[in-house]
Amino acid sequence: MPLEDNYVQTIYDIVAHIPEGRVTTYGHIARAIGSTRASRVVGWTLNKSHTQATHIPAHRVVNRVGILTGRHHFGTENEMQKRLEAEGISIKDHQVQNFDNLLWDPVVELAL
DNA sequence: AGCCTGACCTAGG
DNA sequence: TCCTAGGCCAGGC
Repeated sequence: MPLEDNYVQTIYDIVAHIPEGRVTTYGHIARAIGSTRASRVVGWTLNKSHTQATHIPAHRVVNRVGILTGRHHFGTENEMQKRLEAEGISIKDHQVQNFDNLLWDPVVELAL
């Protein structure tokens, strides 16, 4: 199923709703915008998120097993990890610990 | 004008 | 359960 025309804004909107100290995944966001297999596009969109006027907490988005695959896009190597740790999340070997309990599912939380 | 690639994931064999 | 193929969109070459 193809994405809506304004999917970029929708993605930013969802990411902006992730609470501090919680994380979600590219796949969950893709499902929330109605296209289960568009997770790759979600990553592409977040890559451009720094151009947005409003702050997008893209560091709260990790891959499906909790690994910080986007860490190379935050300026310095450990910037993403630092931001998450500042919110109380512990990370080991670039992977979020206690991932299952920290996962924030937009489909459930936003009742989509 | 294609072809390749990327912050990824699911479906089907 | 493991593995492959394919999907989804935009940009660079």
